[in-house]
Amino acid sequence: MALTPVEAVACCLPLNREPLSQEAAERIVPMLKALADPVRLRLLSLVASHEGGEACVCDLNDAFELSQPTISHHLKVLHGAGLLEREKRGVWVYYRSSPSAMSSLAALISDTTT
Amino acid sequence: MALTPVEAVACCLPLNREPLSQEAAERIVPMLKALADPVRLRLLSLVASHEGGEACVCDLNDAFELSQPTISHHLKVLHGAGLLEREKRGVWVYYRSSPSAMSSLAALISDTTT
DNA sequence: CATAGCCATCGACACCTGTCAATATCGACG
DNA sequence: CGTCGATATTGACAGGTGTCGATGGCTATG
Repeated sequence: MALTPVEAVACCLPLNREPLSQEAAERIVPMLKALADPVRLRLLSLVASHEGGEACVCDLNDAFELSQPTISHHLKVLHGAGLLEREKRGVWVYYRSSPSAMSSLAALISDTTT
Repeated sequence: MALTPVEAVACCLPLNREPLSQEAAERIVPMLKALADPVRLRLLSLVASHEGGEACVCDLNDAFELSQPTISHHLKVLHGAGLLEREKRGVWVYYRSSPSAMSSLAALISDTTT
């Protein structure tokens, strides 16, 4: 136990290789839930496509017509799922995308029959 | 408009190439929402890993300790998201996985910086 | 036509989730 | 130390979602 979501995904075979166990599914789902919201998907894309793969919260707030607590909440969900890393520098907080998390997820979903 | 979820995903650049627009995000999210449930993730894995990439509903019902309407509901969600195709053969209904949908999603998520 | 079996739909309920306003925390700077 | 600005947390609320029992539609078979 105490596996991070990313670790839970990284050790799984692709979906079409063998039936996923209930335990594995429940460990993986938090990452997919984190992605399954339009605001969070855009936040992740904003950070991942930003210069250096990181972005300041202040910039992210300005990109949406949503309250600051709402953006903070979504960033927390993405961070909790292991999709974003967090670093505080002075007064500002920077979020950085996690390529390993993304590629693990992609490997889980990707087709392996070809 | 009237794009299927799969078409909406297939024409998108990877998340880390450029910020996702709100419209694109909202079109993609239904597929991710469909995946973001442990029962549906296992259902998809069961079908995708099954011989021939298809499985009968009767087999899927037996794999879970859930009511038949609940499984039917989850299959409908996966079908609506374009992740499963549906075919009725006589009394039985078969669901088949959609490799193109899966690989489109994987391409969206996968890292392209390496 | 009657029955039986497979699957879908409906209606109801408890629970989860996205959002906001208000407030707290924390670091920088006079 | 007091203030200000950047983020996070809390509490509350509306709407969404997973589950079930009951029921309906369809198809094969007597």
